[in-house]
Amino acid sequence: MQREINGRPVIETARGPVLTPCAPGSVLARLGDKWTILVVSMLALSPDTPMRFGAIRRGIPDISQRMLTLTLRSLERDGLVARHYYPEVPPRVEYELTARGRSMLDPLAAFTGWIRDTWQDIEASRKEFDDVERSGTSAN
Amino acid sequence: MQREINGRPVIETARGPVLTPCAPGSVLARLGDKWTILVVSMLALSPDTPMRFGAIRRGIPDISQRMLTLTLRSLERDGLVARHYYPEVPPRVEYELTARGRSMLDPLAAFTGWIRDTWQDIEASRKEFDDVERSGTSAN
DNA sequence: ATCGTCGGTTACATCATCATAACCATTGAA
DNA sequence: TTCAATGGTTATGATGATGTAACCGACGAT
Repeated sequence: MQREINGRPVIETARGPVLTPCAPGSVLARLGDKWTILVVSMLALSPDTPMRFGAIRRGIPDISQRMLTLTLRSLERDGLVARHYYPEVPPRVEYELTARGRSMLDPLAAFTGWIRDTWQDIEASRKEFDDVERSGTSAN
Repeated sequence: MQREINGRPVIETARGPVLTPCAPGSVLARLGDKWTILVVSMLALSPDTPMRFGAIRRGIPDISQRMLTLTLRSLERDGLVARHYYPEVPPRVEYELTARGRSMLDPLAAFTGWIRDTWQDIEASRKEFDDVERSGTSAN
């Protein structure tokens, strides 16, 4: 039976364990970009009813139309978001989380919950680290 | 009482909910980069004993010395990894997860577990999406 | 005398991400 | 007739992330 960690098979060798660099990283990379979590969060606000493009846009201040389009397209590509186009005038486009997208919410919340709880400590560590770096550069 | 989702406060307005774009995204962005999860996974293999730079490096094929250094430095900056330097010759440097880093493992595993379970479906969706895009461009 | 080990740093090129802004088609309203 | 609303696309730059390669210093082994 093979050991596994974070979805990655571990190979035991004489010189130590070796991780198989495997695909799940590309999912984390997608969700780790600048806007994806915000967009998913907006859609998670109304898991049962679709949401119009403009409503999502208004819910995320500072996101540009282009980046929202790209982000939604990526999520759609991964099958996490469904797009419904109604060729009215003016056109109406609605988005909603798919079943797969909704299945992500709980595990995601487990992780973002940890981030929320730990965030202030991480911020403090960053500040301290940067301060030491700055003073250390001249003091060394 | 304020609604919250994925660690982000939600403001209710007449035109719909608005998400406060808040800092936790920067943690996800850090973990979502190309190497961080792999490095954390390596260190999680031996949560109790530190690991040498070279051992981590050998455990992650294809990571360059530079990127491993940068990734470990980032994790150290966030207080997730501790660095121990022994000025011997040749020098010895050991890394280990801090308590904070270890506290991340369970929530992270919840999420990467979902990725592992869903990965094949996501891959399939991507392929299908890209195929439709390619044929659709000419067929439209 | 030269090489290899270890854990880096530095310089440079390349590539992806993101921001900004202009443009598009359609229709109804001012 | 000009304008706004909707949901985009396209062009252009800037910034950031990553890859590649060379170099470092101390020492032990060859």
